[in-house]
Amino acid sequence: MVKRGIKSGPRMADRVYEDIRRAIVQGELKPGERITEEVLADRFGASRTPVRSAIVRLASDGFVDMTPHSGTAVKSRARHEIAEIYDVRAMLESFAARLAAERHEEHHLARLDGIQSELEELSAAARRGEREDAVDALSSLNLGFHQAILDAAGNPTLKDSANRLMDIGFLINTYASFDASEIDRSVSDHRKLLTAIRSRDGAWAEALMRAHILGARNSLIDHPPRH
Amino acid sequence: MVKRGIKSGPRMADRVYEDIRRAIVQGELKPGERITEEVLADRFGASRTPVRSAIVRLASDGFVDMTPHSGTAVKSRARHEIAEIYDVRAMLESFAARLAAERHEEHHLARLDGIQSELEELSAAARRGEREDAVDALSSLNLGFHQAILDAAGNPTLKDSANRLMDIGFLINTYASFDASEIDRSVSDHRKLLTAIRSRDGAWAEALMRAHILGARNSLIDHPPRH
DNA sequence: ACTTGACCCATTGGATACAATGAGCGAGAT
DNA sequence: ATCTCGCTCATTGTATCCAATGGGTCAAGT
Repeated sequence: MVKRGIKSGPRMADRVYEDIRRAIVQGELKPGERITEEVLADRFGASRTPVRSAIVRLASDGFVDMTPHSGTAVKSRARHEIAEIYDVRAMLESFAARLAAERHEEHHLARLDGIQSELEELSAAARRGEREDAVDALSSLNLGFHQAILDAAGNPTLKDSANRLMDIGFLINTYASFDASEIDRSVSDHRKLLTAIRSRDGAWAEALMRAHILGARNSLIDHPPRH
Repeated sequence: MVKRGIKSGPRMADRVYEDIRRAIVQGELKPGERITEEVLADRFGASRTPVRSAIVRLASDGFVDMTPHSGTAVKSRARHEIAEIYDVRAMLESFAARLAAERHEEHHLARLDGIQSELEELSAAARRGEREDAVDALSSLNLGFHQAILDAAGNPTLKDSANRLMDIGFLINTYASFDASEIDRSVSDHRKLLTAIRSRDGAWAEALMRAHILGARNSLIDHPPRH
């Protein structure tokens, strides 16, 4: 082989994993699309070995389906599967919200406040002018908010389980939150949630988070993204 | 290469994955123990390639820690991490119990009944004579019972998330349920749970399952297994 | 025309050779 | 004696070669 990609610092397999993952999440690789190891290897300037390693991990994470000698395809999910994922997320994250309310430290709150104010500003800006750039940023801030709550809950296993599901549903989320009213609802949900957590009201936080996620779930079912 | 293991049917990587997994779960490979690819390759009569593939999956599943150029080690978990895992399991499976109660079909109930009667017989037998053989069987039946409830809940994502955690905690479970009073408690919990599910009382089933798992969690914390 | 079977090829699965890296060890200096 | 620097070596990371498999195609028979 001639040359590896750009830099040789991190492991090639990791870079390939991240890249494929991102490609899937961003919709560059569509559900059902077949991916062959050789093509990916060429695309990333690597050999098949690290690509293989990456694919194995992606399969374990539920992003692709690997069938023995036939090939690998981006996993496609039926509507009801998406709904199921949201149901489980609702359980996990509402639990996290309760724990966060009950156990959070001051710095967790500070981080949540920071993210929330960015979220407020950005959504206000998005409602007016440059919405195009804002969607990605909002999506990422939204993710950050949920992460922060999971951190505040102080249960790494819980965070891990929830993240697995969040990652899988991320693509959907991105498109769904394109809707302006959805953005407003989400930001306002977060605001209430933050209040509940700040006042250490576990039950309230739990209920709000459940409603927040199930709300997203239902609006997603009513207005499915293009597929 | 000389010869591959015994049979050539399933993929070598899969067999290696299962074998290592089993070795870890059964305590043959102890937490913290380092495993090198070459040693495993020799042990299974395979080359490093499938072993590597298996290890990547095991790492993704949380059974081992893979550090870049330093090696792979069986993941060791602190006591509080085990407790965290049980907390999350309690959430997921109590949710599953509720869904199972509300939505189960007849055949789910039949399966549960079947497992439960086996469980009753075996625990009675264990209380008397041949306990040695019974422990593994009880453990496996117990697993089957929880699986059956997850199936009855009808949410594959939920089943998946719960399974991930159950697998990780399986080793602990095996040793913990060695205690006779634990076995009795567990069987009696199951009996009540089954009643709740049969009567389609979701809230009751949820509460029972939560108590069941948190009970196991607490007795595990009080009587930690050898490590 | 439809079914069936054999063959070919694309693609993955596994083995081995080679490169890179991080850890441990020992020699030398202070 | 201790600390540091560099070297060696065990082990992983990557590349490439060969084997195996399964699907698709094309042709022949009914």
